[in-house]
Amino acid sequence: MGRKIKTMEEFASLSGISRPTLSKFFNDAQSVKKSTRLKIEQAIEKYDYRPNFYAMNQNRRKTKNIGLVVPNLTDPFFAGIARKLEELIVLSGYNPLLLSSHGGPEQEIANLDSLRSIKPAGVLLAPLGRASNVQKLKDFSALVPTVLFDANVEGVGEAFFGSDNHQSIGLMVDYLARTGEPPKFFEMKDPINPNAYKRRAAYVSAMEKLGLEPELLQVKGDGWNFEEIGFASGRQIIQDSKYRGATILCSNDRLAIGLLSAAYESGLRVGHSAECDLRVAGHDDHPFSRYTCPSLTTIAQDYDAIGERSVSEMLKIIDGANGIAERSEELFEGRLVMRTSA
Amino acid sequence: MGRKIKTMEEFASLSGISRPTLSKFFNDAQSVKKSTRLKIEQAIEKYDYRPNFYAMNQNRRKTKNIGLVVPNLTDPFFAGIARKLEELIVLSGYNPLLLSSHGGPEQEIANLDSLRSIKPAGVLLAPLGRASNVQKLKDFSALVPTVLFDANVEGVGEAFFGSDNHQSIGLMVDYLARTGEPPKFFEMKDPINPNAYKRRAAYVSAMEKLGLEPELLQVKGDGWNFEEIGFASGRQIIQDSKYRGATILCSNDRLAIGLLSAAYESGLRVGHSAECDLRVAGHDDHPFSRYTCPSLTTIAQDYDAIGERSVSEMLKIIDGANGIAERSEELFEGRLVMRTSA
DNA sequence: TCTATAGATTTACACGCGTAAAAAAATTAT
DNA sequence: ATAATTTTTTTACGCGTGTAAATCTATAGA
Repeated sequence: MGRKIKTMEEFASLSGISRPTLSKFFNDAQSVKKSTRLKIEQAIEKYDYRPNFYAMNQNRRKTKNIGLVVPNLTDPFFAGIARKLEELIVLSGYNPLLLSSHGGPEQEIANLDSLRSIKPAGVLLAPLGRASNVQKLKDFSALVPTVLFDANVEGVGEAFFGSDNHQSIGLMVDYLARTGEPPKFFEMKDPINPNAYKRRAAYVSAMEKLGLEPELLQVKGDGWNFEEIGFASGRQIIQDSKYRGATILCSNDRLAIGLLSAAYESGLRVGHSAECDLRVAGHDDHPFSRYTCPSLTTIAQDYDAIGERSVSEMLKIIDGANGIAERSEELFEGRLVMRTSA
Repeated sequence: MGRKIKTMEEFASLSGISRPTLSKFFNDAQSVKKSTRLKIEQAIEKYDYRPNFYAMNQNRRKTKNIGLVVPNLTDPFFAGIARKLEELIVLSGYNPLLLSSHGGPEQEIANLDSLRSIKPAGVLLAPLGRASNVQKLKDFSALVPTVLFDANVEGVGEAFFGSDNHQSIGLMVDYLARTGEPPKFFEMKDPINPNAYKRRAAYVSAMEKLGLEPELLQVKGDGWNFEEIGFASGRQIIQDSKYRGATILCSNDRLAIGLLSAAYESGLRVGHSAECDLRVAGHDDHPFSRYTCPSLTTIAQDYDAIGERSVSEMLKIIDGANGIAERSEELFEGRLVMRTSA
């Protein structure tokens, strides 16, 4: 149809709709009468016009952008959650902006910084945890509506949604204790993730509740290369014959994947059947835990629920009368996934 | 200090630098004299000013944004490549915008569409391949400088950089044939990825070159859930006793991961030592291939090189006099990673 | 039919920065 | 020191849209 339309003015005269009405429409299609909405949509189709992104956002009170920051996209767990959240954001008529902190607190701050210049309507943040620069997170969340997910940081953001580690670890400990040797807890000595501390505490309390002696296998290791840590430390632990016949509950699946690899290498048989030398369980239902050898018994986090709740809370805050409601928190239950490793 | 600076005008009067000079600086810090650059940087530090992103990009000839589209962020291989590319883009003073197509051609087009409205200086695209809407890719690349990586689509983009499947598969076939039973090739019947076709052809030609009979194990399966496909099909294949003692080269590591899982389940011993029932090799050096049971012998793609070349070519095109140079292509050699599975 | 009202139009200005051109100042070369 | 060159300043306009206020128009309820 002739040449390309560049401005809304032009589009207005061609479509027979006034520019302010068009502006309203592009801001929120539902805010105009149905008949005009249809007329506009037809015209858009016909002339293939779309407003200039930059001019559009320059003077908007709130943009339609929502930031999405995860600690590490290389971790399939976060890649999965991010995908889910992106989908929900798009469905709500917003524009997701995905950023990964690559495991580093500087990158996390840099991400928030670059988001700030984009003036997002809100930000969904899964913080690094221990490594995070808490003060800067607070400063940020004071400026833009922020909802935390996966990992909590006290005093940051208007809401937090995550997994109920107490429930899920309790469930797993219970299952393991009922079906064989009670579990020892395999974890990093100084975890970066706040969930790890909760899981440790949950393990101890679950064991005590059952009248059993908790035993922590705390291994050294820095960074995000959990599989390697699980592998290297697991190798050492496994050599100790006192762990023959033991049950090992890992703080997360990635550690378990490393541990399973070490066990395989040592020729140990892992599984829940009688002739096995070891039982291993994990937590998170990592996409690959189905294909480990043997397949990994674990806890599936309900991240559909976490995602949906996070996004809906975000929208509520954005639309909201900015009534300084108190910080809301909700934890979702995990589900036991019984496979063959325990 | 005082209150927050909002406009460049204000920042100009406070810093004692004229606004056009500031504008130049923010566009390219190297374009102003060193002494003024330092003065500006100090003032930025002091007043914590940063230009309005939207106003800034509205009238710029070229923005500083570079789009980065990968087929599937859930695949750790692409997550890794994306991370590398992001890093290189930032280092070059540009702003990466990461989008995943989630395995779907509609999403791929939607991604390019939303990138178009951001008027990026260029786009680095790893296309879905067979599933891609080629015409729309062409239309897009006619409007925006586009560099393809990982997978090639003829006639799209100004350059392509990827792996030399011919070399890498040849290398692997050679290795496997020298060290035991020559390999059969395990792959999907109708792969989505163009590399898969090249690998198939490379396998056949490598076998023939050695005077050996190629044998293709083509299994059904759609989508991106390669592990599941490898697992389910692998299970069937393995039951057939004629594959006892065989060597199986998988078209990619994710298929191999599934196959290894199936082999484990069936009690088959996989590995290169004499007492094993099966040898399995992969391709890509997936982050987890180190922790499979047994660890996976595979080919490591040189994606540092692919990434660097892609970004540097992109920059050349962006800066370039737009001289309609011919489409450049370069393939990088893979490296044999010997582990225990073959 | 009249009126109340939601929705559309007209008019006009604002936003914050890019950029061009000419003049002035600072630096470098001769 | 002077001339040539580079860099900065001054001045001024444009970009495409948001938004406000007043006015007009369509729709619905009585």
